[in-house]
Amino acid sequence: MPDPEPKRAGRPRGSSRAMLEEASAELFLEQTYAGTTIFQITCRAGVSRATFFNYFTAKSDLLWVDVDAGLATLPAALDQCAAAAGPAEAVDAVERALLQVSAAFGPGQVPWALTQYELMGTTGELEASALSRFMAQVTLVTRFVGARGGSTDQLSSRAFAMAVLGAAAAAAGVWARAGVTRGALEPYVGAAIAPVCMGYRSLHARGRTQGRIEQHDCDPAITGESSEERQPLRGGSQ
Amino acid sequence: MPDPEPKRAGRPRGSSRAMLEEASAELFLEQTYAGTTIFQITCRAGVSRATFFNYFTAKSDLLWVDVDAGLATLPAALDQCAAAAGPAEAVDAVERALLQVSAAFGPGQVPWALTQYELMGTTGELEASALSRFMAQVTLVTRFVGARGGSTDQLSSRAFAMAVLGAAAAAAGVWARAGVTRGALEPYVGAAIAPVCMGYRSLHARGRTQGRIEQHDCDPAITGESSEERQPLRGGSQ
DNA sequence: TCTCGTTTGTGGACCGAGTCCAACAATTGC
DNA sequence: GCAATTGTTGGACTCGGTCCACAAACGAGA
Repeated sequence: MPDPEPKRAGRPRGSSRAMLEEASAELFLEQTYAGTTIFQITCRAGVSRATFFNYFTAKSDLLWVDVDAGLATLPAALDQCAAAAGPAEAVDAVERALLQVSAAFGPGQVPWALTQYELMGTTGELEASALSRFMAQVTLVTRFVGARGGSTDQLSSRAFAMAVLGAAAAAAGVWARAGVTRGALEPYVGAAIAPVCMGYRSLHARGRTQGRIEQHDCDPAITGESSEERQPLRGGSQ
Repeated sequence: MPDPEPKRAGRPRGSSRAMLEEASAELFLEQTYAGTTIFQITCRAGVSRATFFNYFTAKSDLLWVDVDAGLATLPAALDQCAAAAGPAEAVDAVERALLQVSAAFGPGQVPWALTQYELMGTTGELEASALSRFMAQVTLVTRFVGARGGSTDQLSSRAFAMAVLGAAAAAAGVWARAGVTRGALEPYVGAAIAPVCMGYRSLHARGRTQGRIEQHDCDPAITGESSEERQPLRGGSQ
């Protein structure tokens, strides 16, 4: 039933991620993600409801299985560009890495998260799981670019990361909704991120003169956070 | 207690959003957002727990009160640029509108959502509420730009919207974490979105030649969605 | 004054995702 | 057979959120 494992003490697993994924895929087709409870998934897989959480952190993880696998290749794709030394080269590297990752998605591999999006309404689960994944990539790209900027310009690193990944995400959304004639994902991503990369490449190519001016404006903000100011300032109230 | 209202049939309200906001602000300061239950908030405001939902859709709405108020001004700010006729002018208009909206946030007005972010861990509530708000602005900007592109190029409209709003959001995050010397939000947003706007302005200035090539690549995708292909393709499984 | 229609509040039942844990089950190695 | 290890289970619980029967409060009209 589950994958054979090397012999070692302890009870063997009676289930697997793949089994739960398969059960959930059937149920999502039959009755959508939102119409499917964890109890139903585990019943179909023949395990208890509590066992689900031995395999997945949350129900919404089921929406992102292929995306997570794809995104897991992004660090390695960036590492192939480890030789990128300056900020403009880093922008190039990110562009190439994103294209490489998106090349793994053919027309028939639309992730559940994208197909279920409009069926789900505003349950919040998809949004929460989407943004946490998105921000993990933002952190990755921000670090990659920041490490090659030779500066403390966290603002532009982070802004670039969010902009380029946002554009890529927009491309994925348009691609998913495009229907049978959609083709591969990569051209969509390429078209979407090109202007962003051009903008930031150009920013860095203008180089030290204007870049320094911008940092001067923001420098008081970047020098560090003050813990006492971190306490809320009735920011949510009048 | 609550605001006086014009006479009309029906029971008067015994509470208000402002009362609940105030109660919640006190509790968030004392014990964080995550450490505060709706029951505690309503007890402090002197109403029943179920009444909370007569005033707020969700607990997380409390995190976004000022942001929602600020974002509510974005449509009007865009409308002031109604004369923007072409796509490059639309990019300018979006840039100006975002700067205008961000100008409303001084150094002492950091929204709860941004101050509570790192205290909250990965509960999902903040992410869900953040992304739903973000996507509402994406839709707004996409429509604004798309209506001035004179084209059906949904990909570049949407990619621009997500990129520029992503960059703006990154700026807000850096600003929030910057501490007492942060100053106003607007310069951060300005620095963050300038390269994005430049990239897309340049894309449109190159105009019909290259723009058409890109659309040709994506055209099969854009011509419309096929309902039958909208059904999931085991995208979340192997 | 009484009745009716309307609006708002309440308590409680319920749902589902997610957490936690004691008890039990299954396996290996000695 | 026993100890150690790992996995499963059922059930109790939390909390955000939904729903509803009933009650409270009001203005308008008879």
